[in-house]
Amino acid sequence: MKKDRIEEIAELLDKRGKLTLNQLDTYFPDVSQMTLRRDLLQLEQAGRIIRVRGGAMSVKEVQKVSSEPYAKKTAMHTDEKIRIAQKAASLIEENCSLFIDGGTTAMCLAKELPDINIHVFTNGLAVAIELAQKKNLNVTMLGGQVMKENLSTASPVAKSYFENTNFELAIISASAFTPENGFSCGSMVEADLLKMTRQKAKAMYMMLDSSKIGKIMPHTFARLEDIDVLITDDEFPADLKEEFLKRDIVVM
Amino acid sequence: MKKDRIEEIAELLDKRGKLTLNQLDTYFPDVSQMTLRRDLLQLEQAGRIIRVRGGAMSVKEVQKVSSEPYAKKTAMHTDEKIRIAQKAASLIEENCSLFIDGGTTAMCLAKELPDINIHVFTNGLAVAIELAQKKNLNVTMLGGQVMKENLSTASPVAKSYFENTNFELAIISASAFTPENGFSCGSMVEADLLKMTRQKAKAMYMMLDSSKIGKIMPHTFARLEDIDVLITDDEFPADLKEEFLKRDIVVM
DNA sequence: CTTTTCCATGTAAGATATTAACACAGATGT
DNA sequence: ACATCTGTGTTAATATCTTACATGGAAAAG
Repeated sequence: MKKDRIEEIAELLDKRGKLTLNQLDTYFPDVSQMTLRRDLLQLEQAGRIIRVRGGAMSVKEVQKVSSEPYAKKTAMHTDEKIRIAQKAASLIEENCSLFIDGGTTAMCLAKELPDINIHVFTNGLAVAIELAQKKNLNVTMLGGQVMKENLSTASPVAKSYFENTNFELAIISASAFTPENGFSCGSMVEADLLKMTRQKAKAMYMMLDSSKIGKIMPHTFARLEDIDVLITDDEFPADLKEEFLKRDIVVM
Repeated sequence: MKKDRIEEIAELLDKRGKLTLNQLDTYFPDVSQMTLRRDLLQLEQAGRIIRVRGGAMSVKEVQKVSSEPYAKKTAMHTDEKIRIAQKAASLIEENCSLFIDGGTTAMCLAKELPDINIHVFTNGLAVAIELAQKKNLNVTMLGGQVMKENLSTASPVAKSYFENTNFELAIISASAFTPENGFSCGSMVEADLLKMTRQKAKAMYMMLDSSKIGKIMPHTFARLEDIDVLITDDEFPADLKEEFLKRDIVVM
């Protein structure tokens, strides 16, 4: 039957990542290449695979491809970010309600989050889309003017949102940190939003990869003592770590 | 220089999603196809693009496609949608302020919109991201709970947004239409939002591809006489067209 | 200042993959 | 039993891709 075969092809491709027509042909010796081609065409139109010269590849495979070698050029320090995100994700429990910002570290976190029953608020467009893939997870997007650099929203209006929303936990990342200037970012409205987040949330976890240390951005939104947990990588300077521990902030 | 060209190709692909070699050739008339091929090969090895028969596509584009439930809709009736979107885009003038919904037709419109100084409000995540690519255009995302089926937001809270915002024009699309039941969609909160949009906007343009005609969805958000312009395709039934014209609605 | 080497590029032939066009058989509905 | 449709196969025509080799100019070596 046609449907079954198409389904089987899709599964094969998901497993193998990529297949040539000849490989497919050996899997399905009882139909012609032309038929397989037509099947692939259908799968492509359904958005499930990408046809490439010689065969096809699964969309999932493409996503893998995109995350690894590409990462190094576009977004730097991705490996650290992923590890930080994994640590952060491990802290999240079912049935909680949390805020995640819209930065790239937050995006990594979104990918690492388990598909369990939690409610997530975010101001990141890409983060929201990523989270929308998860069936058990509930996402609320904060509205506002879209900042093109980082695909996040922020606007004074966004504040009105917070009036009726509650979350226990805010997990955010900063663009820059120094002990003197605290955690800072480049946009005032964003800083505003994050400050408000701090007030709303019972606890605040900060994701900070060590490349951000020593940098200063125009708008500080939290000081060292405002956070409850600092999630960072192994390069994090020991003396700085002391500063956090002194204030009873968990560093991991 | 080679590097620059490769970079340029990558950017082009990110914007256009997909390009054939011939298209690339017209963009870079001073190098041979073979060179462009080699460039694409390099980009592929860097994981930034996927080479497909005839050309290449950006990894980002693929990731969009992979938003699966969304992808299925995206794939359907695309040609009509693009043509409708082009018509709609041609109606938009500089310095105006408009609302676009989050549906797939709206997504096509987002792609067709010229990069001029306009302000767009939307409740579609993908639409917002698409529009954020344009430098001169201003985007505001409406917040709310994210509906996973169509990557749009809608929630009673969203209404509060509208209190301080103004736009002249709303260009929206319906999931279903019959003369008796008007324009309808599947979600109550979404219908609510669109009704409110109607009140806020001076004019409402409706994009409706003919495949939607005769279908009924649970929640009507506008009746035939509520709209000012109907943008549709060539398959639109003549008798129905009469109904609109009778009410002084422009049909195009 | 020359010579060498290397790299980006161009050309064209040959290999490969894809589409298009037509044909056929079995299923489905009238 | 007839028409129709859908899935399939076959082949030729077309389009695309790769390979191999040639060229020219810039950087490196002499």
